[in-house]
Amino acid sequence: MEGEEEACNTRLCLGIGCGGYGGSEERGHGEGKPPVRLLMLFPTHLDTSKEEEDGNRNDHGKNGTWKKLKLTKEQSSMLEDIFKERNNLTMMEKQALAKKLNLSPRQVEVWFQNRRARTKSKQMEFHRAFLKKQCERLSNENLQLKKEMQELMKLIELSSPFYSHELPKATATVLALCPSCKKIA
DNA sequence: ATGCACTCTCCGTTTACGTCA
DNA sequence: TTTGACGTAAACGGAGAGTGC
Repeated sequence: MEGEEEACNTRLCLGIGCGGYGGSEERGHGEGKPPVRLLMLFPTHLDTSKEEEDGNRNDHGKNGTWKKLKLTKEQSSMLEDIFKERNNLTMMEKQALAKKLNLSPRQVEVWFQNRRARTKSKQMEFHRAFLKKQCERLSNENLQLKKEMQELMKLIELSSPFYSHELPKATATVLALCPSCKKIA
């Protein structure tokens, strides 16, 4: 890892020479007590020796910027397959999956986080489109009903010349009131 | 009961990278 | 061939809920 002596501001970074916070086992419950739960918040670029071997781990490059990891097709498809079944994993499952995929548990965790966000945003998009369609449909229906009502009013006026002009007008006003906002549509 | 330390998830943002005009 | 805009996805950092001591 280049720039080992440079301070690393990555949250909870355990990397060699990094000036990060250190994991919970370091800062944890003191007196050698184990943490309440096993450490989950691994930094994404934890395993620095291995990443040089396989070139598949994230790393901080020169001047402190991190290099973006591109997951392989195999990694992505396996993550996708598992996500299809369950969109949330337990700590142990994450660790096992991370080991299997040669990633850090933190990377698996982040991937699931982002994947859930993508799913949610697609759902919202779908929902918006659905509501938009509904709105258009209701607007058209409303327009159509207004037309029908006007035609009916004409028919009433034509068919019964003795019919009061005041009543139908009042009825029309009531019918044109929006049921939710109580305003005349 | 209360406060503190910690874990975990979510969310918005940042950043690296690929694509395309 | 270069370059700038843009989209995508990995990663970050903070907030808040939950838990144990």
